[in-house]
Amino acid sequence: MGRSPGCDESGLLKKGPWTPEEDEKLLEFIQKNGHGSWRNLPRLAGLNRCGKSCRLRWTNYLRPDIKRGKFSQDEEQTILHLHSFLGNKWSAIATHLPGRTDNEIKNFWNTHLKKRLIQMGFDPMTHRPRTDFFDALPQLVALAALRGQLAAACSPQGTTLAGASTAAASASTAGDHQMSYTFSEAPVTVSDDLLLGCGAAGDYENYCHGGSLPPLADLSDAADGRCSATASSSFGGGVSSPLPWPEFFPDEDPFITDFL
DNA sequence: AACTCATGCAACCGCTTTAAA
DNA sequence: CTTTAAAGCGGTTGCATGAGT
Repeated sequence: MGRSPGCDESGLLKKGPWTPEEDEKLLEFIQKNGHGSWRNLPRLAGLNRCGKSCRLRWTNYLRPDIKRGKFSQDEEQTILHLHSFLGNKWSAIATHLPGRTDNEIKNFWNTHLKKRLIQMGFDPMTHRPRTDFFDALPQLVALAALRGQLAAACSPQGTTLAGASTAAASASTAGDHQMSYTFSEAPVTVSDDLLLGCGAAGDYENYCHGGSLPPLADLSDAADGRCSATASSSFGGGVSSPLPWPEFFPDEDPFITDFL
């Protein structure tokens, strides 16, 4: 496969931020004619830009269906959830968030979500607790604190630890080969097509059986007296455990037992 | 008020994928 | 089937802005 020629090998085309006049030209042209061939568009629209730049400007900024403003909590949960098995497939993730562009989601991930996962001691790529001790230390400390707080705050009758999530997560495989995940109020439907198309089908089983973390939430949420939170440490069906993510912190693990 | 640092976002770069010749 | 152009995608950069000192 040959690489496409550079966008501006002559060095004559304009780069950098778009002016309102350029936006107007591009918008007007596309509204009248559609974008057709991006390569020819700049010439036809009277823009001194390369087609690639025009396409990017249109898809990330000028498109009329773009949603602006802060990401809602539901959108945030959806991104986290989809990223846990799709990885950095921003365009695939974007298809589940109407009005959001892949670029916007990518930026949001890199500037907000990734940092929060790291701060909480999770590996942002696997969404699992980091395995090397020193990197995972913040999380272990947080878990230890959480355990103590919960022991103090929860009522005596059989408490099921809420894990680090306040969201209720449920997964079910239906006959139509679709998975439905529910976080807060936002149901997310992921079709087999998407999973297979992204090569994630192998991870699917792992995901459904607790191989991935529940959606991200502030650990402090779980300890503020809401012991009735419905999140379970296992996606498979609410198995009670004194520890969140028992697959990572088995009760019998001498190190963990000793640590706690 | 001036400066520095951190953050967020738009845009670019280069690689991969797709489709047409 | 091979080659090539075009489009798509993800990583990265650089600028604008705001917060802190």
